[in-house]
Amino acid sequence: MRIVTPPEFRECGDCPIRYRAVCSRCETDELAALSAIKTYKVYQPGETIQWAGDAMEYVGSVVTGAASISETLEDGRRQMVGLLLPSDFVGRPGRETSPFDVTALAETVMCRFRRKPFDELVTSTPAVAGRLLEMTMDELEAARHWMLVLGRKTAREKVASFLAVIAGRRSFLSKEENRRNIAFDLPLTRDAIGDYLGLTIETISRQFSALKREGVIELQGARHVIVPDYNALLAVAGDDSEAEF
Amino acid sequence: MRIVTPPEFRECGDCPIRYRAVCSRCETDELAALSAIKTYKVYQPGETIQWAGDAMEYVGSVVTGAASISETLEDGRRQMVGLLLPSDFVGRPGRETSPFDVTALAETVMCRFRRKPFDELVTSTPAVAGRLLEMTMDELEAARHWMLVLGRKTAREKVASFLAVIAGRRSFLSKEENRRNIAFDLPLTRDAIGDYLGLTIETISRQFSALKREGVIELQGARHVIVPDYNALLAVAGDDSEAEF
DNA sequence: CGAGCGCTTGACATAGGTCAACTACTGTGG
DNA sequence: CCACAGTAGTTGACCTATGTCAAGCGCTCG
Repeated sequence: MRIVTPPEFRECGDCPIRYRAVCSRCETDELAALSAIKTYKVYQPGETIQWAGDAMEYVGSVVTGAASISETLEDGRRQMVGLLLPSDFVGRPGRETSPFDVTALAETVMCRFRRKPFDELVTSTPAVAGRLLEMTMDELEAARHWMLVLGRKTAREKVASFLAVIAGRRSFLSKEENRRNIAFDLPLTRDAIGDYLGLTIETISRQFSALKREGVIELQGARHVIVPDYNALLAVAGDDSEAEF
Repeated sequence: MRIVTPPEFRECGDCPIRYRAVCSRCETDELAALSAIKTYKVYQPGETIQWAGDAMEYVGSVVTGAASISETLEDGRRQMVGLLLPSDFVGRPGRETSPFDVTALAETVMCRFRRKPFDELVTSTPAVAGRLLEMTMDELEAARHWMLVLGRKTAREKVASFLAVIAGRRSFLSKEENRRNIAFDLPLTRDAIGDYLGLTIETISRQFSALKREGVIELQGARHVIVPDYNALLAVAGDDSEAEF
């Protein structure tokens, strides 16, 4: 049994995602309006944040942790259609229900807004609406990029692409020296990675082993990864090296 | 050599997409502002509307025809990441370049706005910004749905899903009687369908033949399709029948 | 009539899925 | 402190869906 982490940031001023989330363009008074309808909630790994089809009481931002957006076929085949990391927004204003399941992958803190008052804020506050449009367009672009991965890449390229995404969210990669020896813990099980990439856990496992054997990655246990050379990883992923930034 | 169709709709009042496009919420004066920066252009099948990486001079709406948004790997593997049909919006306000190629699939009429003045209109006109946010969210949802198709469906299910999307854009399917004998011409070659579904033309062809053999579809030539029973098609696609509407 | 393109069909190859056994942790109770 | 049960991951042997390669069909255009 894990201990629930109490959120240490009641105040937006201390918030780790203050300058990347929906609220990033808000001034003091707009922030106050948002604060008035916000609450924090902690989710445990595996816990459902939102069921597809259920009424959506809240929208909000991932503050820490990781969550998945996914869709499942009747026979159980599942595809992750979005990976939510800190500052990402969950939920669609102006909609009663979500078409996708949202699930915590790791222990995750959400900054939640009650949906109805938030809807009104979106229409009345250009700072929120504008940022939301920008974030939605970013996500659409990321989703489309991911469609290339799902539709056309080999298992090997898929796994390398996945590792590149995770490594990329940790490091400022614009500087060449930051592209060496990137180390991180995977926030996903092999199962979740399989759902993300449209592959089975066995294939994931084999590709990890192959990449390790070839020195593209180093593994310490199943979850801790070191990428000695980010550019080499991108090459394996089949990406046009600089396309992402 | 085909004859260039002259656009018969200089006036927004006659426009076939007046109530679905970015301008759908605009009043007379806002419409006038849009009209001031709009021009029409006709693209021939195969013609490029926007190259990935090139400066984006225009954004705009598909009025008639069909176009693809796609991304290509260095070795030529291509994935269509968006299918643009009448009323769909092309381009991202606030961005200098597009990360994707946009190509006409059939003869296509675009209603184009010069990008910079359009950018300003987006920030100053809530009717445009709001509609754009809604359309972007719809596209994000569609892109995510498509990720399930690409990542987890079989070739058979993919082809059926594709046909369901095309058939669905023609017919108002909320009425049961409209779900019988839907007939249409495919606006895509087998090659383009392959790029859309992440499959080869041979696999597409085999699946078309199989669906025909089983009576799920009828074919007259390679392009004209009749769907005798839309619900049966959805069943083959593996879709939770009513999920889409 | 012939060339060319879009499409179909067949024979065969292979990437990745399936099934099954095994390893390595992690936490629990005696 | 050990035994063990349960969960996550790895590896191997084999199978199958889809890709590859090749031949041929049937339009349309010249």
